[in-house]
Amino acid sequence: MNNDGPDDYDPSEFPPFAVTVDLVVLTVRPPDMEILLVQRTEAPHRGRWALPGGFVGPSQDLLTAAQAKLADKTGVDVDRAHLEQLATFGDPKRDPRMRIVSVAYLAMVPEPDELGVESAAWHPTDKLGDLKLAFDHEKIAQAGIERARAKLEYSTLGTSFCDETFTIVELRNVYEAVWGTTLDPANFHRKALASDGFVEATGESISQGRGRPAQVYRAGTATKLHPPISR
Amino acid sequence: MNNDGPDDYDPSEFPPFAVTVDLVVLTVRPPDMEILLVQRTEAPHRGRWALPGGFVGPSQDLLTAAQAKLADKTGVDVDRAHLEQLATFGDPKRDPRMRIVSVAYLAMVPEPDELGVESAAWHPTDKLGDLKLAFDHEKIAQAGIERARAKLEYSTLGTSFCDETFTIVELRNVYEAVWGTTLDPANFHRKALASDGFVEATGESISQGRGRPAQVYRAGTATKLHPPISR
DNA sequence: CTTTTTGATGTCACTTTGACTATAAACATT
DNA sequence: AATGTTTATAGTCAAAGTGACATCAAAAAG
Repeated sequence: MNNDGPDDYDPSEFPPFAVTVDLVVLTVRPPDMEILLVQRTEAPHRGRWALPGGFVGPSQDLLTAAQAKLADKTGVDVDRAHLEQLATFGDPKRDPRMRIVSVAYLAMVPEPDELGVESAAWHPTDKLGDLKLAFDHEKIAQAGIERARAKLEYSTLGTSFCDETFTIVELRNVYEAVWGTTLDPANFHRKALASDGFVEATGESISQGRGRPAQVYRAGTATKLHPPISR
Repeated sequence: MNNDGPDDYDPSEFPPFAVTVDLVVLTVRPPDMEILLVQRTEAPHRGRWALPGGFVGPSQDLLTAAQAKLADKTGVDVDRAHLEQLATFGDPKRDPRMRIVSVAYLAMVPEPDELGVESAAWHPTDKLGDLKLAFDHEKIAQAGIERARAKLEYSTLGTSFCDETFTIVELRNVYEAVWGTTLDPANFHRKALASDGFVEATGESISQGRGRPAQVYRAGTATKLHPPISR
């Protein structure tokens, strides 16, 4: 029998769940990929680093809740940042206090000038294991990191780590930081320009100190990479 | 401030959420891809077709809940079927009775001999629009279908629609049904065998009526396709 | 025993890839 | 100012992959 909800509103009829959103906010500071963490001020896991997050309001949409948290913790413009649902974690034992189901979101943002909150800080993702994150947050973070890595291959989302305009070298630095590899500069250049709608020339060029100045691009309109850029 | 849960157990302190799992169960009956639906016996949306699903128990893991529902509705062996989390749907208005957050799972199964439940039936996915599914289930179903289509390109999951052993032609029928396209038999054959660990010869061959008998394969150990099979 | 049907292999021009070389355009050093 | 150094971008080429199509193989049907 299909039963998608109780037929009345008696709260005793359904198990007491709480629903939260947790955010995996990633940015790139070459040569590192970094994740936004906040230090817990209360028990349990007081003092430990954790993903930013919080309760979903009684009449609040999940995405809206995630957007609010993102705007809250980073100064990032929510319209420009990429924010997508990642996965939902609901192990009955994941929070010692009560049954909490957490809907995790993945955000990919350019490095903001400053953070909105005292207790928040960026941490290199390759040091995550040392931090002993609160709850099951390391598992969530790893899922986000894996998703980001996979998405760079087949989608144009690499550009969401960049500012509004960027050079091909900056874009390559994103790929190298996220994948933890080095890529052939010439071949990457060729592929980035060949993938239709990936980047769009502005006509400007910028000199970053020594060497030939680089052409400046902005994100194109495509969302998928044809052909993909392989690791 | 990070607050991943209330510090005591007073139910009035957090909003009353219910959590359900809903299943997008897909199979292939060439030339169609089909989805498992159940007919609602109660209000709201009484009589309408809906995704199989139900409440998550107070101390039940999400995946366990999904597996239980899958075993319940189809006779499919849960260990052999592919079951993965799809996405979570939490629009405050998605259920008229109360706030219900639904964690959707995607299952890809071989066509079972018979279904475990009276009210359940397979429906071709290309007719979904006509059915006017209950709640937001059409949106969930479409998300599952899209996920399945994308996964065939880069993963070996096409084989989870097949029985334990299958021919290359049967595997191609899966691709054609899911993508709604036709593929060059010769080129598909070449690619399926070339993708390392995709299929594994059994040494057997089987004659399906007229024509040359086909070699029989089983699923290989790889999970990702290198190179991918493009639409 | 020839025809038809379907599975499997082969061919070939074209494209994409990875490794590498060459050129362009800036700054740094004499 | 001439030369070297550095970094961005363009070009080269062999190897691998792709799509369209032809050919061969092994069964049933007539």
